[in-house]
Amino acid sequence: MQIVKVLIEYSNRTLNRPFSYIYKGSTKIKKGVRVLVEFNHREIVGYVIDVEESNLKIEQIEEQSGYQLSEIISIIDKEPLLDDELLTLLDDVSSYYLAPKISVLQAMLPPSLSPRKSSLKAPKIAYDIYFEVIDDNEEDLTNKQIELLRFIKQEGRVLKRDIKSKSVADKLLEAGRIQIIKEEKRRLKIPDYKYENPPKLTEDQLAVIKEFNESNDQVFLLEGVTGSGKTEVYLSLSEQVLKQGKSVLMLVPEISLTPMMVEYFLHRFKDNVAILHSDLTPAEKYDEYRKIAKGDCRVVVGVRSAIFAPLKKIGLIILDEEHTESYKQDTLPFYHAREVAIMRGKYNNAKVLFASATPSLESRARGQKNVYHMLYLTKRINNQRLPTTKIVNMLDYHNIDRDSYIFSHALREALHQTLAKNEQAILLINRRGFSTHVNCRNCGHVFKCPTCGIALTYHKTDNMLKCHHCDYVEPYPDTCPECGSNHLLKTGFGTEKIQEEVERLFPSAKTLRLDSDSAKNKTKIPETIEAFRKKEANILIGTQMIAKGHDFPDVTLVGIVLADIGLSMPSFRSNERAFQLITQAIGRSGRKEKPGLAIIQTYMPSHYAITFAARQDYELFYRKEMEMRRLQFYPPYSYLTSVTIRGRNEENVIESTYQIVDFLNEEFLEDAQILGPTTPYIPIDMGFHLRSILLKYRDPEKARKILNKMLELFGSNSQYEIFVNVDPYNF
DNA sequence: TAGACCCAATCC
DNA sequence: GATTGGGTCTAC
Repeated sequence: MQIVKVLIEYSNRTLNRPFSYIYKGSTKIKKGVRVLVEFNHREIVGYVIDVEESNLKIEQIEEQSGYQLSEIISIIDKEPLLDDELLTLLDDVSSYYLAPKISVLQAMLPPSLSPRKSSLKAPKIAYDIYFEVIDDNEEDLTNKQIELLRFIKQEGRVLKRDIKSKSVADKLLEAGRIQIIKEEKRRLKIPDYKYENPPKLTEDQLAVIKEFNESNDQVFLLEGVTGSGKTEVYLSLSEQVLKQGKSVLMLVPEISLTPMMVEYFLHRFKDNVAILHSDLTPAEKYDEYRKIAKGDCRVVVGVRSAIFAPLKKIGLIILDEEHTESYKQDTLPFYHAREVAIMRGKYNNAKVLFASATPSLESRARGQKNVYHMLYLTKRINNQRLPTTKIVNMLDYHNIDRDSYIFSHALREALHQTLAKNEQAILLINRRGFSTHVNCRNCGHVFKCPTCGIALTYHKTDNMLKCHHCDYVEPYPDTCPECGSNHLLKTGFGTEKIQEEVERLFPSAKTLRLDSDSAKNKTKIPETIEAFRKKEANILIGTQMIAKGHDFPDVTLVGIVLADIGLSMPSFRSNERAFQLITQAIGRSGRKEKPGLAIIQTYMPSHYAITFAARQDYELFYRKEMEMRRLQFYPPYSYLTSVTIRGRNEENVIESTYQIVDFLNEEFLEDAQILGPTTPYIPIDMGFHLRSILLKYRDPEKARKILNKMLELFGSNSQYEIFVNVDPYNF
């Protein structure tokens, strides 16, 4: 009899421990497979972490342990899901992020292999069925059979579904002339790209590659301005690594926005590339995953979760646009692909390359201290000029008039000229919807989301009020629900309002709008981008999704309608975010021979995030922002962890949070700043009340010990749940 | 996480 | 007296 220790599929803290089951069958259960078990009157999926042989009777075991054991219902997998490296990684990630192991497993594995009930309904392996000739003797065959036999022989192998006369094929099978071959199918269809000879590398690119190769350092940070040819460096380094018989892991931000990188890799490495991005279907993800695990592909291009791809012998891990926030998962297990990349790099003794035009402060600071090896690409590839930039102070009434309070004279004039020259413009407004706040003029009532407590945004397209955090919507009312007054005031503006304003001021211009509302279905994003590239419109209006990576040769004007939006957010990262966004947006203006112009409208014209972004001066911004972080003891000068308490009863949540704060204060003494309890920006989540605590500290080892102790002490309370987010983004 | 269980409120 | 709803408890 086997006693099996199982992690169950719920990632709740109180259940984050092994449960024991017995198995009387003759099969030997392996560690690392999934099993179906009954748990609290229900069938769920568990993950086996340990198996013991036992000669004791069930009654004896139950007496020893003090609970009744039930039997495993069935074994799901034949082989363990993870290899040794990924098992080590599982431990490292769950201990670094103080996350339940099962949550890490669920993040690591594709839906079809995930230890959760829904995986049983997820897609299975699909096969292609072929016919192949084993005996070409034509004796005793009918003419039709001979015809088919010769056809199959000529083709080598023929897909079963391509054969019309099924009965003829059956006869050939019977006669032992042909056989059936089953082959795993790849459901992701990849265009058949032609191999393109690599372009000649510039001196700068060669120098970077040389420095990378000659160094024995493990982690590198490449700071390369937009258009400096980072991609070619990635491709060239990847090629080297493949030649050494090793494999390459290439991470990119949300791929639907940057399909270019995938194409470059496909052009260069063709069938050797597997793709793991967020809008593959579960079936496609499963196929790509298996292809990688079997060693059929040695290059993986993918988003955040691809950092867990089952690649063997990794020689190089690259994170493009390493500052991008999508590398941080904002649900359990809250991991950051950058940290995981370093863990995998160490295990494989592989080099890790982070790259960005605007590196995260954390990474850049590690570069400063030579924890990462800094590399630079400072020149744009065709010596393209940077656009001219102009900051417009919207507080100065000379710059605006009553025609439009949104567009300054300068921006309107620039738009006029751009349209007159038949060139294109991009208008960035990092906020969707029409108006950001609606309130009652009579009684002051503010329309808020009942589940999140944040202000609702008015959307004119469908005349609805929407919550931008959850999916709550309600029709826009005529009267105030509090006092019945019909004086409702809409303030603040977003992309919809900008589009309306542009159409009012420039009736002849054709506009396109791109934000997550207009791009409800995913094909809409590339479609809109393509339409704009083909000049089906003169002006593209959108949120940050238009600022990144795209290359529009005819865009000569970028207007940032309100640069301050990000700056007023309550986060220590808001300056950094604003700087990155403005820098990227400006980079869209002017290509090749046409000089570009960028106009930045702001109420804070002397804010350094804006002035340095306007000058495209990352290094100066970095120095200034580092100074701010030092003064406020924020990363990279400290480490952060947030602890969020979530429960039904608000009183109880507050009380418990105070207890936890007291505990943390006692444990840390002077070694951490403990902020809180605070009410988060989004105070209620699906009927659960939230309070949070922010820890700022210097010693991550000590913090981990204390936080573990905290979870032991408070983590199994059924009144509330504790969420720990190590290195959080939104504080 | 989600069913079971318990108790109180509510209905006819 | 039966049914419904909310809160709490527990899991091998």
